[in-house]
Amino acid sequence: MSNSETVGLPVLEPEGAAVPCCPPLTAGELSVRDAERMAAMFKALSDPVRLRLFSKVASHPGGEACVCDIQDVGVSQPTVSHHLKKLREAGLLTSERRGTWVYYRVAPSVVAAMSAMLDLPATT
Amino acid sequence: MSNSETVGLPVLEPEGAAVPCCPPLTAGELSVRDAERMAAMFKALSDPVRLRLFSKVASHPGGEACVCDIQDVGVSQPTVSHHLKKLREAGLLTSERRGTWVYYRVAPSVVAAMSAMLDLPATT
DNA sequence: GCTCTGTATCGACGTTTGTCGATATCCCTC
DNA sequence: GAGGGATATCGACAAACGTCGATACAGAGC
Repeated sequence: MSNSETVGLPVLEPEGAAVPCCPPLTAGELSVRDAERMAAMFKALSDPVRLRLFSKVASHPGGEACVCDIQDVGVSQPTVSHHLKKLREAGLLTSERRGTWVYYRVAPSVVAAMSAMLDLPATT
Repeated sequence: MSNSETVGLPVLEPEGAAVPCCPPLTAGELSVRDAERMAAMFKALSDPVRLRLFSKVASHPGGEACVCDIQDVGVSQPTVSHHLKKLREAGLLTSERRGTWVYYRVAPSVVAAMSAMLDLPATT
């Protein structure tokens, strides 16, 4: 394979593309397609290790973190890499290699997208 | 078993107790415990069928819905029941039997708890 | 009482997930 | 270009998950 399986979306967006989701959760019955998209986002955050990795990136000074800064979450290095890949594929993180290191940051508009799901006026 | 496995919390709360979560996702590194709690909530919403069931309940007039009103999501009746149980155990829905029917509603403060995770001023 | 309808539980199944060790790839430095 | 550190991929395995049909339980009405 290669890259390109962002939430199973059509192969339009490279990888860490802005999250395309979704109507508010409480606004009405979700369509099957929207439910699948939202479920994919939630699934990406449904693992404790991924949640900690995400929060480490999100709270890191400068808005980005090297893998080496965040990989102390109690699992092996391949597992950390695996989880970061899942977060990337879900469109929640983006990655960029700079020299020896790879830096991750929260994908733009992710929090806004999630708050929209929860039917809150995005206060940003 | 019986009931009582709300997110794996101590057996304090009956079942649909208010969600005890959690610090904002972007505020700092999550503790292991908080990550587990949040992950359990997200996991409950990480299935398309559960998401549709949840949104059907959330958007139903009167704030509650009979199982019979929402069970048309393309899976068998036992599966619907199974998913509703998961949502109950996660503290996202509460249920009440009235005569022949069982009514589900969104657990109080769930949306507020989730918005708190996303670090948004809960505008409710 | 019996029967019918609505909901929950049980047991089984195939699939997906999280994890690891081994190994490959990238790129810097010497 | 050889060596070495940082990430990613591969292959395997156990555990968890979503689904189903069969069945049990609960309440309403006869």
